[in-house]
Amino acid sequence: MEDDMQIARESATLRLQVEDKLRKAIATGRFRAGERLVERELCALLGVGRTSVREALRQLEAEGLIVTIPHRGPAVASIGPKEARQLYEVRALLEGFAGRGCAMHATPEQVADLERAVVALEKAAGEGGAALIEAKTSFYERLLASCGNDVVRQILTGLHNRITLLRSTSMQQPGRLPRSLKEIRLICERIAARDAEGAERACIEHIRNAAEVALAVLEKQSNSAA
Amino acid sequence: MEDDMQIARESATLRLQVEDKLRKAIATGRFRAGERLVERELCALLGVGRTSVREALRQLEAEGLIVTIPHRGPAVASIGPKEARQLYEVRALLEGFAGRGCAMHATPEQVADLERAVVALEKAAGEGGAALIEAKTSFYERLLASCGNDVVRQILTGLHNRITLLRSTSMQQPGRLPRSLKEIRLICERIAARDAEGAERACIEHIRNAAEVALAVLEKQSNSAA
DNA sequence: GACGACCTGATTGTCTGACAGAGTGCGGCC
DNA sequence: GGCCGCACTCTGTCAGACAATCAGGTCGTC
Repeated sequence: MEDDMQIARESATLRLQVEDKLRKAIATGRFRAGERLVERELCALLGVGRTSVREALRQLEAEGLIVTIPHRGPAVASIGPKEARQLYEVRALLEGFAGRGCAMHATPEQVADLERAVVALEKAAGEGGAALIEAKTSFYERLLASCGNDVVRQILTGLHNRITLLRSTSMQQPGRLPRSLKEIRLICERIAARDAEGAERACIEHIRNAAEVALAVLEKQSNSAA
Repeated sequence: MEDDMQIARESATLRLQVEDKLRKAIATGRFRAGERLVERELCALLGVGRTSVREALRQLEAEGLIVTIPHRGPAVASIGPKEARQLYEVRALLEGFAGRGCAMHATPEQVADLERAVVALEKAAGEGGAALIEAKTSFYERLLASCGNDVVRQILTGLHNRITLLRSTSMQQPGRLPRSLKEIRLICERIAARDAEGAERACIEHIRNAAEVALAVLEKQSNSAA
């Protein structure tokens, strides 16, 4: 479909780089949920002017990663149990759709790519940490790229970013990882088998299970905090 | 649940007002799809500085209403047949979910509100134009507010805005309005009857039908243009 | 006359400096 | 001890400036 002639276009604009840096800083927990982000500190930290920082913050705000209270400035968004439940609900719905779309529209090369990503993920599972996260991201990127619907891809990417906010609080539960991997493999299998129904169900089930674990932890935290 | 003590908080920040003005200008066709938006012109037009305009544009960009090409500036997004189909697909999925949620979670007052909105909509149908659009918007606002999931509400609001971009090209088809109204009434009915399945089906069916009409027009235009 | 190099104007991307106004927290007054 | 007011901190917004980049036209060469 798309020729691979696209040039890197690496450092597009400064603003985009700032966005990326901030997104990653939030994703990795460099900034904690609820923490305030003071413009000047960010300027100093990143070595750019207020213009770029402010515009990047607007973008992140639109993505739901930060919240801005007028005249008090932005802070990293924090997700309560209620919103988390809603996020997972929508995610299950859309990811089921994406899985179904993959099973129906993915090209053979895309399926092969997806399988490679799963293998890489299983390998990264032993190492944990950043490698695991990266492998998981890579898997989802391929899944979404192959589902045949860019709108879904865009929305789900945003949802993933927001759900990542939960990671700082509800870290991987001990027993969850092996089951999670098995579920992911099942998704990949059903897609490869061109089983749309099965792929959809597998995706939904995967998210349901993940949600269950995450929400349990979150609920407990929220109660103990209150 | 929420006390009705919230003050108007009308003119929050200048930036938000600019956002709103631009959004409306795009929705009403004041700016055509594909038209370039030059910063200084907007500044002059709105009587504000570049800061506010640029940050508002970032927001609209994140919402998908405009596209920005580096060093060439923003332009009103234009939707092709392919993207339109994707938008409608996702919309059907989410709106079905919202309808189901409404049937399950809406309070009796919310249902009554919804019914009032439908009546208003049916009345506005005769007048057409801005009144009709407003009534439709009002109906959807209530539907989404009652579905019990703010994430869905937020995403669907964005999708509606983007789909509005199509209105400038594919105006209401002549015969469509009466059927559309009937479908909407059915949605409301199923919700009032607490029939989750039925409400979901009605919503999906409604969007499917709307999509069919819109896509047909769009396809034709796209072909004749090529 | 066609093609490519160069120049020019228009616009964006970004920084700096400035200033009013909204919140926040502290110290004094009742 | 509680309330009021004041100083301080940030944000929101503007104006001006400048380099980088894009689009289009001009000119020179083959």
